[in-house]
Amino acid sequence: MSVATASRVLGGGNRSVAPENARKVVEAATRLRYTMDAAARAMNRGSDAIALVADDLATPAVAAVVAAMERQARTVDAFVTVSSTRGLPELQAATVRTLAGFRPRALVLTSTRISHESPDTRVLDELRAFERNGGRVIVYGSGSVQLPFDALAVDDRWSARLMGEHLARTGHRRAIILAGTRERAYAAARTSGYVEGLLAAGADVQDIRIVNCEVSRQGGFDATAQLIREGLDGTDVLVAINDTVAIGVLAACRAAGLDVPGRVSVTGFDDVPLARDLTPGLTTVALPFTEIGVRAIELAVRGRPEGGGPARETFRGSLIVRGSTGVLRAPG
Amino acid sequence: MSVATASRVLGGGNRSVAPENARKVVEAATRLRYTMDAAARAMNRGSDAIALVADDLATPAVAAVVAAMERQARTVDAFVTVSSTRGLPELQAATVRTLAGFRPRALVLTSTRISHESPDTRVLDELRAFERNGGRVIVYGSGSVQLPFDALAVDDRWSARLMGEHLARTGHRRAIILAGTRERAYAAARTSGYVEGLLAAGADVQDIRIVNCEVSRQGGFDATAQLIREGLDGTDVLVAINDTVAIGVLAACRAAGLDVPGRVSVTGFDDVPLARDLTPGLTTVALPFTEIGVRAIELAVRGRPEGGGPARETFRGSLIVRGSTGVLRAPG
DNA sequence: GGCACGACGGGATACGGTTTCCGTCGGTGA
DNA sequence: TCACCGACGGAAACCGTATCCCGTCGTGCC
Repeated sequence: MSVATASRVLGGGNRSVAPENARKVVEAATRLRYTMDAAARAMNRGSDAIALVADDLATPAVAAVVAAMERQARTVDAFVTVSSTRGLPELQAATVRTLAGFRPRALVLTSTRISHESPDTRVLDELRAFERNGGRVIVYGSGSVQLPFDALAVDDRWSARLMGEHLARTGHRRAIILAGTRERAYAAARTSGYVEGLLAAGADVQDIRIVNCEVSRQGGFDATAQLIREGLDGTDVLVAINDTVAIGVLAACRAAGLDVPGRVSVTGFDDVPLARDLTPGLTTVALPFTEIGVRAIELAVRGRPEGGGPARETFRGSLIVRGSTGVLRAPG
Repeated sequence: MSVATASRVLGGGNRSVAPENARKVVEAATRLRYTMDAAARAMNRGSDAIALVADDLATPAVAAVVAAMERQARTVDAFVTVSSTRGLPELQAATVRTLAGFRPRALVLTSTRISHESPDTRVLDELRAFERNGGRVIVYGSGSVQLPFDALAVDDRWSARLMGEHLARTGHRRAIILAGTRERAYAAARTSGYVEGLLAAGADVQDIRIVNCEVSRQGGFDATAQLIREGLDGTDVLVAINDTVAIGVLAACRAAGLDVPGRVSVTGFDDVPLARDLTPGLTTVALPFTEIGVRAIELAVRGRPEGGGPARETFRGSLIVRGSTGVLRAPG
């Protein structure tokens, strides 16, 4: 048999091969435990890989999406590899560039540090270059809507508004929002969502205070400890930018002997797996990670759409009420 | 400039190039935004990738190791990609085979489902084939010592023994071990470690009971709920095979109104990030994940050792005592 | 029965690098 | 001054696969 024939039957081309020869090739391949060289294959027609670039694999939001992507990818003969970059723009750009060299079918980027406001365009340049060479690019995350790629956006503002409204409706009036830092793309969106919701359901803008903190358990802990030292006076609720921060808030309250939700309510965002196992259970907002992961693969696999701009899909969260928030006043 | 010259300066060979020419090449490369094609490069000399195959990226033990690997890999001009296989032998074998096609520098495998006892050799065959073609293979995990590859083993038995001894020394006599399922490589090792430790510090073998359960929060919850229904009578401590199960145990105790540690102590294994934030904080065993990740990369990068068998390194855990275990009797 | 067409096999080539081999050039010591 | 040596540049081969193109063979139609 010739190389060409073998390539046709193994590589799955459109050209037809005589059934007998095909059988012979397959048999020989299994006999020699032969596998196609993915590297060489990728050189001509691109590989079946879908590469995901994230900030940190340990964050639940990423892990959940990755799991869904893996599962979905199996159904379309693709496979997923993941790289993390700690959110550093330089590493992101380098990683995208390196991965692009392997000619994957698609590149999926998710980062909390990228938005239309961030002036760093290195990553975006790399992504554009990859797309120009025929690759598909999908971005997922809060700031992704403004980017010139297929985007899976989370409507953080809308989702946070749910929380704000719920809090105000259950009688919370004086809120402190632990808003994280500016570099997180979702920070501003969630914060304004919280505020909007609180106002819409009866709170007064003067009773809302916004405090920045590092986005980590320690950041939440430190900020809360500081607030407690300064005196929380009438504060009804500590609204954290995400669950990780909220966990720090809860720890600080516990350390200070502050009853939650008796003395103050606490809320998070993301619904990490362990949120229900905290004491009290954390009131939070759940995001449809599985759906997002599945959709990411679907977008990655389908060819580039003919006309029009990039695809844009928005996902919304849902409120999960647990024990960390009380009812201060009957809902009106 | 010739292609060869450019390759030498960009590819970083051992051949020397005139400094002036090197500068010219680099300058031209940046000017044209040129990047080497990783796929083509991998065809001849292998790529700089280090591929990690794990069961599930969301498990803290994996996430922590990956993070350390990523960081370490930067220091040696390698980069890490991760794939997950849900622990299914078929997927593992297919994934290893696919990844091997990209000719990575090394393949790191970690799985709770592989040990010398598991009769499934498909993955091992693939790994052997990869090694025969010049690749490096590193396995990490409980059952890895018996495998014919460089191994980073965790001494689960020794580490669990720490816990058993601590429990017996603090007066716990009647223990129920929630031992997970047989297919987990670490299950047997941890269980016997627990038992050994308890016995060594004064417990009686008749007072130790071993119960199997699914290795998940729900598995721990269900098993504990069942035990509580049957009556815990004199049980001093519920010893879980890992933190995830322990979290389920705690939840079941809470649901049944059983005070921890007043009525019964609870322990875990792994020291997941949120273990300290549970109420009460979870007494558990911490593993040196960072160290393991760093070492994995070091092994992956170094050439195959000359003589002798594969490298074998063992890591041991340390006891972390928190509020979920009480002192029933002054340590004697 | 002859011809046109379709199906299929095989050689050649492209892909984008690395590596080997050889030739040249400059410097140095006898 | 010449022979020798080391350093470096350039041409060419090669890696494994997909694809183009052409030749051949079989088949169906007129």
